Amino acid sequence: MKYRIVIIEDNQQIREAFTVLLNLRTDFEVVQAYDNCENAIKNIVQDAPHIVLMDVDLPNMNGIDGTKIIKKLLPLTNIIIITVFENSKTVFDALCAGATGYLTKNSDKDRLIDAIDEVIRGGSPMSSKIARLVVQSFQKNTNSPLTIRETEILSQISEGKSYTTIADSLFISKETVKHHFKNIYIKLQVHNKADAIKKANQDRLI
Amino acid sequence: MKYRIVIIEDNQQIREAFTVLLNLRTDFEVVQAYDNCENAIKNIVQDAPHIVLMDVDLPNMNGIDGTKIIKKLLPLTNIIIITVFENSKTVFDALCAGATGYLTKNSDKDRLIDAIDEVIRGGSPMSSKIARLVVQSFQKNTNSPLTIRETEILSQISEGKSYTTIADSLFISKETVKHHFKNIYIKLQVHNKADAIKKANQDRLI
DNA sequence: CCGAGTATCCCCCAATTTGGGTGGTTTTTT
DNA sequence: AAAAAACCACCCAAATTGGGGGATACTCGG
Repeated sequence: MKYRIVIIEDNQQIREAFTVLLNLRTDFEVVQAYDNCENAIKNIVQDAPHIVLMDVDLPNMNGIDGTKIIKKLLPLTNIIIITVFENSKTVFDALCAGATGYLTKNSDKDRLIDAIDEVIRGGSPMSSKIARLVVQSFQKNTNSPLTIRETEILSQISEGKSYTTIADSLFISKETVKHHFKNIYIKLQVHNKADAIKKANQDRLI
Repeated sequence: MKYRIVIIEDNQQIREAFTVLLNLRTDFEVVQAYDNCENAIKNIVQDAPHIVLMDVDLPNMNGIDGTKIIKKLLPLTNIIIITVFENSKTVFDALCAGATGYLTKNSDKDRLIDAIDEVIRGGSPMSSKIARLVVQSFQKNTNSPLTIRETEILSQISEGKSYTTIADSLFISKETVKHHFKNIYIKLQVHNKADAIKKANQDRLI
């Protein structure tokens, strides 16, 4: 059985190098290589790839938007982003768009092959820095100015709950919740829910 | 220069096997190996490790809570979780607690060495399945019942904003925002903000 | 043992928000 | 041309929010 691979990359040399490299593997088959998303999207359902290698910086439609559309057309296809961009916005946009892996272009040829094998094994290949970025996005500030209770309450307000609902869930009075909010607002130097949640997210308090 | 490593693992055989294995590397030094978190925490500041290998299933305090405390004491120390648990709750709890990497115990010996090297290079080593779990946590439902506008508005309410604030940010009337909410509530079959946000998170709509 | 910090609860009040109903128009997409 | 999406308006009652007071009790470290 051959894994069907589609490449979307506007640099002709890279495109051809990838094609040659991947076709060396008897279990890989590069079914198409496109230099833009628009053409790829027209034919991708016909191509029926298991895996797509996607550049981000493409003429007209970029690889992030392309990823969204392809995932909509072929939800089971795994898309690996291959790009020079290492900034967190691009990374998280790509993952939110549905990318399974994210490699930076400086990686050597073996890394590309490894990444595809990794995807086939059910993994999500990422460059070192990308993996760290992703993991760090889960981590909270170790030096929060808020108490445990205040953090708990702030966390619940961020779920859209009202004072009353929070009070019920914590088995305390609504007045107590209000009181905690007064303190939260003072500590975070804000005057309403929205700003408190914004600041809490910025400072990774919740 | 030697990287100082602390091991926290209650199984004596594994603990000793790790110690021997890591000490084979001239640039690694296992400074201590503990069988529980409590003792580790007492001495960890003295040990001043660059890297901690942490089990999850420990007597008394578990490895997740141990990770939180150690990260509080030594924010720069990188903690690699090594466990049999692959369920998503444990994984995300560990990452939120401040773990830098997450390996499953079936991995072979080379994988452990690789993981430490990966951490030193600034990466976040993860087993295949774990990486996929983590990446999937960013991905949205490709088949949302909501329109773009409705999704945008729901997303803003989840940031704690009021109808008025949302209206201003989108340059539309407050009445229009209300109208969209009516449709959102019908589509999601809920009757208030909190339930809408809950359902949106469950179904990965935002 | 004292004081700071935390957590709990209560009252007052005014402005805002919310969710439900009704009814539309205009623009975009198919 | 029909359907879907986005837009706007008015009514209303209940709930929520944020600000101000003030009170009691527990815990932890110096």
